Amino acid sequence: MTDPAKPDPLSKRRLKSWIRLLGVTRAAENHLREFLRVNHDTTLPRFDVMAALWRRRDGVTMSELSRMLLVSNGNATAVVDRLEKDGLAKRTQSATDRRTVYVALTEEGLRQFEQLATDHEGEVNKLFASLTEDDLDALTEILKRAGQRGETA
Amino acid sequence: MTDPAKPDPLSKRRLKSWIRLLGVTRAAENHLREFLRVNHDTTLPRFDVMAALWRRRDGVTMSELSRMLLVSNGNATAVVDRLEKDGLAKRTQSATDRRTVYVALTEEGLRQFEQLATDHEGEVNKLFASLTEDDLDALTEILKRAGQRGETA
DNA sequence: CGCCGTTATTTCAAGCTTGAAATTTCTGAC
DNA sequence: GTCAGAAATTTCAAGCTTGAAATAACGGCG
Repeated sequence: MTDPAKPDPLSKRRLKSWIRLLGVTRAAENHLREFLRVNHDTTLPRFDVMAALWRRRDGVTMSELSRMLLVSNGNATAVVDRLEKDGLAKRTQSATDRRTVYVALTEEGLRQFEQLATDHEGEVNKLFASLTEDDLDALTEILKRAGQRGETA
Repeated sequence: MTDPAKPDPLSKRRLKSWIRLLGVTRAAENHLREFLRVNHDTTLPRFDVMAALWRRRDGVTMSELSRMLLVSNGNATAVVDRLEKDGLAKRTQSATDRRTVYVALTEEGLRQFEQLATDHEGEVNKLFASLTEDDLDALTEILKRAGQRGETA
């Protein structure tokens, strides 16, 4: 435990860095949202879910999905509902545990995501074009450290 | 313009860094949301709006507010509506331009935010306790560069 | 003055998100 | 085997968020 009577001199700077981090992230998200809407008529949450389903093509449970995306169970349910209604994702009951459900992209979902992903990567690349290889190294290092303890309470 | 035929070798790494950035930000937001809910019975968007109103105590228009927070006008209207209903914020019509509205914290809003802010800063400080002064310098530098061009389309 | 394009805000529908409660199923202790 | 507790998912209400359309007011140009 740190001494509560001794205020951390870095506290204000950490706050400022956090605000800046939030600003950059929000700006990038807004840009990507607009990009997905205009060029692919889809949304960020749908893209995120599809990306997770793509990464785990062999099947994911709803719980794993929400853990991967850091969103609530109810949220995952809602987005998957909409994807399923549009024929892009499909639920399958587990054979061994009747509580769990596996979600996966359909053929069409797969096809659509693969087109999306390339464009999305290109846009991210443009967005962060000003970051050099050294920047990326340093950023990764710092973010790894930042994410280590604290958030994952 | 970069040659579209020559794929950027850093593209994949930028994407990975972006995903990590998003992960750290989301985790921190989730943690702070929980913190505000449990300890202060409020939400992140309300806190963000109150913080903006605090920073600009002399008055902000709705447009400035949404620009500061990087959210839509409709969003700002909705959150301010709720704060106003709870007596924490107040709208005032401009005397010179009947279209514009100034928003400000009420006495109670001010008081409440000042209590919130200290705790919030402490929590952020804990959350990013693993970042040293050098880390903060480097991070700020990189984020400044990243935010420079691209997002602010 | 009167019109036109712009600006500030609100309204609205649809989708997103949370957190808590409800439902169903599983598991382990007995 | 039974039952209490844990786990996976869904449901639901309330709040958040967007983007587009509506409303109202400004400002300049003729």
